[in-house]
Amino acid sequence: MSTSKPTIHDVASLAGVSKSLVSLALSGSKKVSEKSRERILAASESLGYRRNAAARSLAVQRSQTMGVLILDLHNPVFAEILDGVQSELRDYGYSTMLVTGGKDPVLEKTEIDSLLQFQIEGLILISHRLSSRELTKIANEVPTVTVTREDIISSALDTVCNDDVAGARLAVDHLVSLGHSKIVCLSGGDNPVSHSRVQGYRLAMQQHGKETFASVVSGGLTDATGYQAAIQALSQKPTALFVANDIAAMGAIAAIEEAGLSVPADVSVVGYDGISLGALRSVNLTTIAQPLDELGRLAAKALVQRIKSPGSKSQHIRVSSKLVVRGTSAAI
Amino acid sequence: MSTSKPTIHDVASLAGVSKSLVSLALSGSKKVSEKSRERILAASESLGYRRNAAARSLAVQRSQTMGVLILDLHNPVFAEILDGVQSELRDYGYSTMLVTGGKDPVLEKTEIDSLLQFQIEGLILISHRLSSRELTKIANEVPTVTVTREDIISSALDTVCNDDVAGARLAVDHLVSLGHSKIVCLSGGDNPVSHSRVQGYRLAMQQHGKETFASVVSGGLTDATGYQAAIQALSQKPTALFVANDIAAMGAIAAIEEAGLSVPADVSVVGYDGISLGALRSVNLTTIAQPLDELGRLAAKALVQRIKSPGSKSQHIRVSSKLVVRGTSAAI
DNA sequence: CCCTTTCGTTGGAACGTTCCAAAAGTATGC
DNA sequence: GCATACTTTTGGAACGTTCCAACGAAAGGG
Repeated sequence: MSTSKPTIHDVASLAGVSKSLVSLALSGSKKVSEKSRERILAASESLGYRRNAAARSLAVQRSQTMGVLILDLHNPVFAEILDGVQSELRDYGYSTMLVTGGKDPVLEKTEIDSLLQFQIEGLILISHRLSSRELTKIANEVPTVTVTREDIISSALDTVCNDDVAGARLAVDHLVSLGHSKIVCLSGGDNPVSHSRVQGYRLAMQQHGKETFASVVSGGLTDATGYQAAIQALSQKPTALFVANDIAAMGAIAAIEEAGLSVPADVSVVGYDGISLGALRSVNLTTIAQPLDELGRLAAKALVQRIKSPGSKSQHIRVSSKLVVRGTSAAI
Repeated sequence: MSTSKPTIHDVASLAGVSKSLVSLALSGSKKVSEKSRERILAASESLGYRRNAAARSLAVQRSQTMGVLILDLHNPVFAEILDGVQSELRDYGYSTMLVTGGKDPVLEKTEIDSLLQFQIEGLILISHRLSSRELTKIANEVPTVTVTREDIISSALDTVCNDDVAGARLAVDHLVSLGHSKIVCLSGGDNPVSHSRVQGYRLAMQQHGKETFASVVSGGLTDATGYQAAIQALSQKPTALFVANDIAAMGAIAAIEEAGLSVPADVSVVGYDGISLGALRSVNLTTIAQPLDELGRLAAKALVQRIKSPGSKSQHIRVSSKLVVRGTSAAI
């Protein structure tokens, strides 16, 4: 760090060639003679030369970088989706710039703004808190894919989601097949994802001819809200709970155990999301697992494709989730 | 997106001024007349103009961006540290570029390389798998701070860590004060962090005159390794376990319960890290909590300071962790 | 031996910004 | 009314790269 960073000129003069030839050699062009290539590579190596991505992106008018906004790093669901996004984008030769909004819509906007200043070529929102207006505005400026939310649909926007209605149905099917009837649903509060899951629950209960037992207690997507909702639900003496997400399900389990009941002997619990946490031995949660990694990969793929052919109409991909039976559900 | 992005020239000609004045106005200089400023802002707004960060960073020779490498997004410890890093850096006016190595040293290197191409001004490694050689090389190229690891010390490098020896001592003190003597330690395997924690355990046992009871079972930092180690440890009939991290502690608890014992009635368990997961009602883990957010903030601060005065000698900050008593530890 | 082709190489322009020196405009003092 | 000072504005250079048109050299064909 004593002197300033070496540039392509430094490499050129050390190798005794022009900067243009260095540029050619470094990008692997075959028009460069073997002799020159070797000298250039050696010079570049010995100087510790690194391409300046800013200058490059200015010259080629492409940043080779995608922006990713993640709603909240603490919720493992999002982190697991991110993994899929990143590894797929890497394969396509894109770098990733990640920001968090920390659940704050205002911060979210300024962070996206900063991404746009970096001339990102595309944007992936792993959930978000933006209004429909803001989202459309952003999507008109840069190719955008939202993961996890399919409520805001715009022609400028691709979406990747799991089928929440079908997923909820799987949960109910499973519990019914174990002999349960008094299955109470703990909703995830007032948000589009939770609504679909509740709807799936109702539909399934109906199909099994158990609509008289159907009962929804309103909760939330956190440990604490799951706990509270479970306490309320227990007064109805259910034999099983279907909870809107895994984290809330963990809260619910705590409430059940504190009430002196045991899971799954007295009450079965099925969650939703399939976070890797649920696979831990001490949690061991039966759940409807979204293919989180795949969700991320699909989002990345959709984005890349959309960039390649900007005219194509927007995709709305829906993948199916599957039941993973673990230790919190059992026959009645 | 129909036409290409507006540049500063477009704004200038719409406002009827020179590009230089636009640049001045946009950076909030007070040498711009009120009239011009208004016209420029209006023009910029109506065109949806955004500064090109690449061009800017080329011109000012500063990227205003820091790079962050995170070992593994799935481990909540790192995500929580990251949060501190990001919010602190934001306050200093830096953007953050985040990459993951996915625990793979080779990938880690290429990802850091890509960060360096973006002319990041500093680098924060939230744990890593680099060799001492590689790390020093990188640190010589760009100001670097490592969080969580203090084993590799170089004059080019700042480090931010918690005091693992003292933390482990807190755990033992707590268990002893509850009347425990047969306290077995489940190590976190062969890594510097785990070594310090085991060492702290031994020291504390000695100080309490319980060295005859001291026993270390080698485990790891994952759920599965914690589970395995606990099974082994149980053959020694301990009344308490001190486990090298929270995740492994959760595995250990599962093993204890499967053995027909109950936590904390039969065996107390204390973990290490203080991940927010441990606060969930169904986990409710007694642990030695590192100030994760603060760790991140301190790393960011150290990095900024180091950039401001590049000559100053390297800092090695160590913060203390504290005991958080929850439901997995009880009197004998 | 000259004309064409091919290969390897080169200088200069361009990308969008900031910064500087200097120009233009406006106010102040005598 | 003119020199002086101060405020506002401007064109051009610079940042490090890529791309293009054009160049010289070597090779091949007649």
